[in-house]
Amino acid sequence: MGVREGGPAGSEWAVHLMAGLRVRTQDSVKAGGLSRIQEKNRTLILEAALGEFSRKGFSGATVERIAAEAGMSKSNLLYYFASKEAIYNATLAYILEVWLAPLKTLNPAGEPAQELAAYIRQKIEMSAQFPEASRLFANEVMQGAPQILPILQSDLKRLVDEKCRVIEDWISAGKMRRVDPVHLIFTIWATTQHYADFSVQIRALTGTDLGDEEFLRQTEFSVTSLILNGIGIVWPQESGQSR
Amino acid sequence: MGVREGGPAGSEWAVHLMAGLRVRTQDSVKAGGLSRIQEKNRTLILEAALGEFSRKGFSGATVERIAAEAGMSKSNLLYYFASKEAIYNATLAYILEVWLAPLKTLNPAGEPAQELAAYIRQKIEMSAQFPEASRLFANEVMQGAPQILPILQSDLKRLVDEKCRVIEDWISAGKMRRVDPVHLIFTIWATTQHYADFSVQIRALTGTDLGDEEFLRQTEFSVTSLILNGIGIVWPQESGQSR
DNA sequence: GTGGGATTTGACCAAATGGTCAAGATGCAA
DNA sequence: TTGCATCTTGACCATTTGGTCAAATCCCAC
Repeated sequence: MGVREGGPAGSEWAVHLMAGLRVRTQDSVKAGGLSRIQEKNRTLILEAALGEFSRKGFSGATVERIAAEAGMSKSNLLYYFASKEAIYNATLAYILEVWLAPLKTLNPAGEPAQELAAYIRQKIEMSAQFPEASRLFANEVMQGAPQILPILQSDLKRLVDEKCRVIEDWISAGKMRRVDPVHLIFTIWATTQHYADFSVQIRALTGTDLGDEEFLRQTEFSVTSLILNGIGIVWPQESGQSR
Repeated sequence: MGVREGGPAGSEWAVHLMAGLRVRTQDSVKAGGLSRIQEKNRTLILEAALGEFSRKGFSGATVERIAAEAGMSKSNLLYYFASKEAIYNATLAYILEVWLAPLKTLNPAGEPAQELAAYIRQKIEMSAQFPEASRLFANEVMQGAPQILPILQSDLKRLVDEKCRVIEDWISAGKMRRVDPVHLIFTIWATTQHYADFSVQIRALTGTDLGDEEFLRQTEFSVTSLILNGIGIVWPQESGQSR
């Protein structure tokens, strides 16, 4: 259950995409891949599962509903995945890499203003485009991360440690105010994901959410300027001169 | 289901504390309250339910476990609350007021630096002391707020609108940078609640969480300084002179 | 102490649901 | 076309779980 060791971050998560997959037929093993039908159904299932799990949580989701949304019988779904938990794990793996990817693009050689602004923008755009992924992830972690705790402790920790060092270097170089890097990262995660996870509340209070282009831009600007100003970077970039 | 109208904010939520309560005996009705035993058991149940619902979510929670944790039989629990949903609603009501209370203390007559710092501190302290309440609330909203949507749309919206006006007045008075008040509030909610809701992830990445006094202070400082600097308030308060 | 309402519980029920299985349908290579 | 592996499904099963009910016990005002 869960990958504890890993080579270059990311690559081992792909392994999860196969984990829990029941079908490994002669042909597919021979070819080292999945048949056309397998590929299609696997995607249909994961897509449906993402919706169901993110809407209802693991316990609230039913295999029956996932199967229905994927357009097949429950039995057939269970032909592809050994159990509900297997579907769940595969769904997590399905979204985890793309969900955590943006952080990897933080470029040590770049300027903190550009880099962090880009990171925040990416995160908000992800919240807008994949709110289900955000909610699934939030759900999993809130329940105590029963499935992905090992990944958080190994791969994610490694990644965060690395990026914290990048931020510290920026601080040492006098390019931004002295802040605790890990709290900065948490703040970025919290604010950006909040708009996806709590979209119902956002809608109740503002009348719209990130699905609206106008509100998306507005949120992007507000969050970015608040955080960048918070770490002592002039924002919006009025002139090229910062510090 | 759910109170749509309300007098002075807060008072009407108390009504929920009775909602779903099955027992309304002759004596208690006469006295307008609950008997000693009722009072005790009701509290035991709600306390147990808070733990169970926050840990497992609504669907994952079982009445049996709540009853066990409350030290009584399932039948007896169902003597006090008509259904699982009734327990859930009562639990939400049980925490909702205290959870949302801090925002009410934002004093229009005060200085934004003091007022917002105090608000952020309160919210973080709440996350530290009542992480279960935070998670229960987060869970409910993430599932689409099936139970409390009306409250969000009426009472909470009224409160947020009012406080947004306060912040706008501060901006007009030149006491803080021009920011969208509602996004500022969302940012404060997101960051502070994140430490409770994602504590498992926090622990995986930092080794501690808000349960640790040292980390609590550190978080308080980081979040407060980031946000206050973000809205153009000098922080930490080096001299009495701001602006 | 006693009578009647309040409290408590075990036995029980029905629905929901994850999962199995054998049989049939389909796709495809020779 | 044919044979075999893949794919698909309905019938079925066991367990979990929310909720009911009648009976037993407790509590307390009189």
